[in-house]
This record gives sequence, C-alpha cells and structure tokens, in this order.
Amino acid sequence: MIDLNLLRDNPDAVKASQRARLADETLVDQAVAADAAYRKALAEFEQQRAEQNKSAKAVGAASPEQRPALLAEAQALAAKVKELEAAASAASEARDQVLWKIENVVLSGVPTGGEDDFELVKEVGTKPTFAFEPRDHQELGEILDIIDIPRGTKIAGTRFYFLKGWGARLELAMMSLALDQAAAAGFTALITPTLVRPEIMAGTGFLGEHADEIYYLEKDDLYLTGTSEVALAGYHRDEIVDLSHGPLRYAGWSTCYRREAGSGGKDTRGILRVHQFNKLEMFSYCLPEHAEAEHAKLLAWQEQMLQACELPYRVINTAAGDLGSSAAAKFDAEAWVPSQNTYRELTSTSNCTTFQARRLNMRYRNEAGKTETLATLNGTLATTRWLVAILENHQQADGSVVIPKALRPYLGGQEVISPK
RNA sequence: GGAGAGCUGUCCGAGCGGCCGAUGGAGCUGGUCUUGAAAACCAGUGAAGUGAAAGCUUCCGUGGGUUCGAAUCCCACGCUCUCCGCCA
Repeated sequence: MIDLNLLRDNPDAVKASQRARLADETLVDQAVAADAAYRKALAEFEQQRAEQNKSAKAVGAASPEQRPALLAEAQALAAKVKELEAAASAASEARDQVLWKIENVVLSGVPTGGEDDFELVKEVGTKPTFAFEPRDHQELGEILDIIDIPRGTKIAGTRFYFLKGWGARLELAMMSLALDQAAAAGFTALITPTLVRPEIMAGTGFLGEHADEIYYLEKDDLYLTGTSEVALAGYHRDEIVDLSHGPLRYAGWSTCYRREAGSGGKDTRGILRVHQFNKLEMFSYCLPEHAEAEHAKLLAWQEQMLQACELPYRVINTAAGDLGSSAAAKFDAEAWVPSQNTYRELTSTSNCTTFQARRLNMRYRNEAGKTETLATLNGTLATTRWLVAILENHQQADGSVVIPKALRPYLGGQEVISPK
C-alpha cells in the first residue's frame, strides 16, 4: 500500500509513477476522492458515537425516574450510530479497494517502459568459447546422469524432475555456499513454512498479480508459496521491530512451487522453468532512508555469489512497467546460457520501500520513540536454476563439467563430474 | 479426529454489563540517595485513526451478535496447552 500522506499531499507524483509503470493513472483521483469520502463518513460516525457514549453514561448514572426518557433517547442514537458506522466502514473498504490497486511509487532512476526497456547496468565475466558444439543442460544432465526428467514427469507430470547423484549434491553444495556467504554477511538463516494462510498470501501481494501462479489446497485453505519471500515478509507481520542495531537480515531457504500457468510451451526443455525448485532468498528489514543503500548491498552479495560460481552475467535495471506491484526498483542478474546464446535471469532483487510493510503492518521505533513504517527488500541468492548456468558454462568437450572451485569443499573436494 | 483448559499491554497477571485503555507486579526510562554501583523511594512508560489544536473515536486472539452501554453475555473461527486416538 502506498503512503496515504503522499497521496494526499502530492497525488501528481503517484500519477507519474502509475504512468511510468504503464498502469492505470485514473486510480489516483479515485483514491483521493474515496479517501475524502471516508474521512467525512468517519468524522460523522465518530461525532455521533461520542454523543452515544455520553448518552449511555447518562443512562447508567440516572435515577430510576429519569431513566425511561434517557433510554428512549439513547436507543434512537444507537440506531443512528449503527447506520453511520456501517457507512464509515463501507467507505473505508471502498477506499482500501482503490488504494490497494495502486502500485508502489517507482524510484527515480528506474527506466520508463516495459519489459524490453531495461537499462543495462554492467556485464561481468567472460563468456566461454567452445571448440565444440556446446550441449544444453538437459543433455548434460542425461550424459552425467544427474538430472532425470523422464522419471520426474512419470511420477508428477511435466516440469518435474529428479536431481540425482552429483546433481543433487551440487544443488546442496550451492545452497550451503550461499548460506555460508549470507551468514558471513550477517544474515540469520531461516527454513520457512511453504504453506501459508490466505491473509499472508494476500498481505504479501501475491494473490493479486500472481493468483494463477499459485497452488492452493482447498481442503485446508492453505497456499503453497512460490518463494520464501512470502514467509520472510510475513515473519514480522503486525510487529514493531527494533532496528536501532541495524537492519534485520534473514536468509530463507525453501522449496518453491509455481503452477507456471500461461507459460505453456515456453522453456519446456530441462529445468529452466519448473513447478518445484529450491531457493535461498535474502530478505532485509531496514530504515526507509537506508533502503536504497541496502538494495545496492543485496545486489553486491548476489554478484559475489555469481562470481563464486564463476558465471558470466549481466545486471539490468528493470523498467517500471516490468516491476512487481510492491517493488519501487528492481535489479536482475542474468547469467549467460551458452545453449541459448543469451542471458537468463538467475537473481532478482527488489526494493519494496515501505509498500509491503504498510500492508503487513510492520513498524520500527525512531529515535524520538515514535513508530514508523519500515522498508523491506528481497533478493535471490541461489536457486535450482543456477545449475543450468553452472553446467553449461563449465562443460567440456567430452560432456564432463568442471565444478567451480568455491563449491568443491562442499562436494568432498570433487573437481569434475564426468559421464559414466 | 475426539475431550478439556486457556488467549488481557514488553512480560507475568487481576478484572462485578456502566466508575475499565484497563488493578497489581516485573521490566524499561528518568530522578532522589550514594565516591560509584546495588538496594530503597518517587515519577513516567501501549497502539491506530481523525483533527490546525484541544480533543474525539477505535483496539482486551479474530469476526459477528445481544444491549442504551461489552474485556465481561451469546455464536463462529483461529491459535496455544493437556489427555485420548491416528501416524510415511
């Protein structure tokens, strides 16, 4: 949810943001009007309620003789207040409905436009050159017997797979490396629930834009999360947290579930786009004024991890139209995928400023002791998809794959995965 | 799945339908005392909305209801604990 004060004081700024996102600009005027209507209704209700409270007190204090007359008056007031209360709550709901549709106000520096209007921030590393025709990760997975897709689909359908042998160990090694790196940077490790209640899913904003993407267990009224961000954002819901010793940083590991509705036919080969994968996600709670600096740090940690895996990558500054509704700015790191001769997203880091925290009612106490809404940020540190880039970039002519040095300690010193 | 007990502020804990945003204690903050500390004593110490402000309104797990008036009575749900059952 956007800042109400900003909406009241500077609706034009909100409009400009909606425009940059290619989103509905008229929502802003609707919200301003709904807000004014709500405040009017609230004032009327509260004024009458004050009357009623006085009247009810008078009834209590009245002598038996006075009581009947006062009671009649109080009853009339009660009926009126009930109406006004209903009106005020309807106005509040109407306001919220519009308000919740308005997306986070984009930061300056975010490129305007859609998916293709990103700004290239940097390219890092050297793309590998092969003296042979490079194989794609699915083929490598088969040759090395580390990714078993036929059996995955046999037991669960398309977009499911087994990681096997060194493949399974490679993923765990990568997660361990990422977790160690995160811990060294001051993150607290969390293994999170992957089933959450509706209000958490809604609060984190995923029921809106991603509703079709989400698995839902009707019998239990629970949602399977597509990222541990949901649990990490919900972790401090309704809390006033202490940020006086710096940001709260969590590294959440979880399995992620995505229906991938609407992406039929896209990325059908291999494990680039699957229904179930694992992810280590960084999540920060910090002061609003530190959010942009924290965002840069998250990106730096992601780059550190990409470099540890010896992957060539580029960083892009996502355009406003391609931002999630909670994000005010987003950087993606994309690794080079030789078989596709292009970069593919491996990480994403979003600065949600106070937008997400306002929805989830998460605050901190400032130096004066007043509560204020905090800022939240998130960023990927490792996912199953990274295996695609690791396998393809480090492959050799015979189909073997050289394991990045940083991962070897987690694999008993193994240096190469070779075909059987 | 069944039976029972409970849910009140940072924590513990009291609370008769009106005098309860809420007694008491701990903690925390400030002060007195002290060379300093501890102890003792004194004072302060929830949040949200609205309003220029005074103020007003709301919040006792959540949502409904009864009532002129609900922390208190009724209903539903959530959660915690105990016992029984079941269990990859």
